Amino acid sequence: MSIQKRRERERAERERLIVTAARDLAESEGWDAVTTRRLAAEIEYSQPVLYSHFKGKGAIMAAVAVQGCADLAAELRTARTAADGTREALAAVGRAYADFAQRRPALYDAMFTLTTDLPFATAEAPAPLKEAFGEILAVVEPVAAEGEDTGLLTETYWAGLHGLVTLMRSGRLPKRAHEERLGLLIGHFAAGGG
Amino acid sequence: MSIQKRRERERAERERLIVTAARDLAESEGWDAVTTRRLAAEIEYSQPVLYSHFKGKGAIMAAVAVQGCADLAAELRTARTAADGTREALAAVGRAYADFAQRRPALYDAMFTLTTDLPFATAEAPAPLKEAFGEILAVVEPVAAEGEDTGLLTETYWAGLHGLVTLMRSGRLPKRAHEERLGLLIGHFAAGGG
DNA sequence: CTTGGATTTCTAGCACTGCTAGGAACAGGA
DNA sequence: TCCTGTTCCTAGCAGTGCTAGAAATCCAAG
Repeated sequence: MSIQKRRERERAERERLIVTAARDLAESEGWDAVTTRRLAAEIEYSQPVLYSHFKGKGAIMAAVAVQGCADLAAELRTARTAADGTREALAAVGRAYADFAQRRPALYDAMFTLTTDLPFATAEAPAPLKEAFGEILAVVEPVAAEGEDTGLLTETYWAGLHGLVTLMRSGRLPKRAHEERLGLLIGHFAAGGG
Repeated sequence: MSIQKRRERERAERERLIVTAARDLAESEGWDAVTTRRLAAEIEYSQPVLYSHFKGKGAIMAAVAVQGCADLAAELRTARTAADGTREALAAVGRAYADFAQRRPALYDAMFTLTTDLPFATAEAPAPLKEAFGEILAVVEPVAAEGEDTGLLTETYWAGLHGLVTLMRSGRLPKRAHEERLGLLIGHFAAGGG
């Protein structure tokens, strides 16, 4: 059944096309511009085709988010391995994270701000997501104080980074002192808490 | 012209009614349920009346957010003044903040997550907003290390709290270890960063 | 080469959103 | 009682996510 295979291949290809189009459109014009009609026009098919691939718009965004996690994980890994010293690694990953959020805001939103039905803090979380978290964990672990739960500490550090970038991007924190705030966060986590 | 005054009074009353209805509806059914039609029905007027008071739905949400800031400021103040010791105050305010976010998620979203045209980090920010920030500042200042910018440190602490509550509420962080994470954040900020 | 049946894809439409133009109802002053 | 200016509502626009049912397409059998 070679025909069947070709069809499946074409379907998979089209599915990738949808996700890519959604990502590109979101990154260039924001998620508000990503409507099902617009997306359909972009891939040169009609709207209902989208629903034969995904349950709905949310599912498409989730697919974009998973892709984004893979990108983020790669960037964090690069930053981590390039740094020498535990404290430097913590700082490098933190800065890389914030940099990613600023450079690709739409992608970041899909991953971490917009509501999604993606399983996050469970075992069935997508692999790229776990990888990204693992990268942060890898730099937090060495700076953890005696008796601290490294997983929880990583989550807390992540939350700090997330708070900084989201509040800044929404205009709730002034952009100018971003570096200083980032430095403060990193400093306070590198120092260890009593 | 007493008639004029009565009319202004009635208008102001109706405006309060709109904001209250929006807040109540959002808190009981979420912001998605707050549509202009629903809101109009709630106050027993037609849709266009809303637009004679506010520029649009966003402006109504902004009004709700300002009210929310006042509420938050009051709760933070209570927590701060009830605590004795600098470190206890820092912890109490942090917990009160997180508690507020969990107890009144819709209000919190209007204030700190949904996009708004409210001026935040500028001089013309609404007074309740500055008050709420001031409450956090008041507990961060005493624990700041030598040479640390207390304003920036407050912003960073706030970001940490914000990150924790938003990631948890969106299901990205498991709910169960919330207290521990909060404790870690507080601990790392109370300790001072090197 | 033609036909039949299954699959894929599209057209058209639903119920909803925020928002607004233009006419109706109402008020107070003469 | 009429007139004028304000207030308010009805009706509608352009857009959203999503879907039912018709149309077009494709492959295999005759």
